[in-house]
Amino acid sequence: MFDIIRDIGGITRRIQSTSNTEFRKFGLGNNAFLYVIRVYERPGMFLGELADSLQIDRTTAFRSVRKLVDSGYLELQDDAKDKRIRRVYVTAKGKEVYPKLHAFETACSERLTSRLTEAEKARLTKLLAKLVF
Amino acid sequence: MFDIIRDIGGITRRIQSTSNTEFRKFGLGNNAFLYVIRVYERPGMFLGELADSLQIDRTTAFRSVRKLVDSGYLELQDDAKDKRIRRVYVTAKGKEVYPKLHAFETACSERLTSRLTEAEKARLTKLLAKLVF
DNA sequence: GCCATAACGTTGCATATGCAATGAATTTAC
DNA sequence: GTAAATTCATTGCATATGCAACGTTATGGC
Repeated sequence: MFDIIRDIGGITRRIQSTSNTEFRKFGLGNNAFLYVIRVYERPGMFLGELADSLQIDRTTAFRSVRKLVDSGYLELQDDAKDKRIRRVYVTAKGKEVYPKLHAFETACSERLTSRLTEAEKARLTKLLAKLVF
Repeated sequence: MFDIIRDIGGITRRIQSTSNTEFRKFGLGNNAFLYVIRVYERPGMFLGELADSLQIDRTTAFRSVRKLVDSGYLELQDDAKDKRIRRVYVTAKGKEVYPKLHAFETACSERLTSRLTEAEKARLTKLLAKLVF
C-alpha cells in the first residue's frame, strides 16, 4: 500500500527535475516556476499563505520570492490593515511568462496520464482529492 | 487536469518534511531514510542504479550514500567483474532501524488514504502504476 | 585489436535549503 | 487595558543540492 507514497514521490522528483531544466532559461529553476504559477492564479496571498499553499518551508519560500522580486517576476505590497503581512503579486513580466509555464505543466500532465482513458483520469483526480494529510 | 501534478507535488513535499522531522533523531534526515529502505529491500544495486530507482540526482545520491556509510547504516562493495561500479548494502545497524522506517511509512500511507475504501485504495494503486514518465 | 562512444563514480563550485532564533504586529485571555 | 500567547517576516548558520567537468573502465563498430 505504501507504493502510493513511493510512486508519487518518484513522479514528483522527476517532474520537478525536468521542469527545472526547462525553466532555467527564464531564471525560473529551483521550483521558482511554482511560485509564479500560483501567484498568477491567486494573487494577493501573503508570504506564509503562499508557502503553505505550495507545501514549502516558509523560509525557503521567502527567499525564493525575494529572488523573483529581484528578477522582476513578482512584486510585494504591504497590507493596509495588518502591518505584519506582505502580499504577493505577479508583474507584467510574470504575466507574460505564465502561458509558457502553464503549457509545460499541461504537457507534463498529459504525458503522465497518456495511458489513461478520460474516465480513468477523472477517477484518479477524484481519488487524489480524497487523500488527506 | 494538471491538478494531478500539483496534488502529488504537495503531498510529496509534505510527507518528506514530516519524515525528515521524524527520522532526524536517527541521523536520517534529508531523505536519507529513503536510501536505507530501498537498499534494505533491494540490496546490491550499484550507486547510479539506486539513484535512478529513487529518481534522485546521482551526485546527490552519491553524497547521501557516503554519509550513510560514514554513519554506519550502509556499506559499499566493489563489483568483481565491473571495476567501475560499487554495490550498496545495509549494515547490521541499517537492518536494525529498517522496521521503524517501514512502520512510519506505513502509518503515513494509512493516514493518507484513510478516507478511501479498500476498493478505492486498490484502484488508486492501479491508476498510479499506469502513470508514465 | 583499436578507436570512438558511453557508463560509472567522484569532485568543485555556486547556490538552495531548512531549522532555530529574533523582533515586530496582532490576537486572546483575563 | 494589559500581559501572555500567537502569527508574521526576516536573518544566521550549517548543510544539502545539482550542474558541469574529470578520469577511469567498459562497450560497440569496424
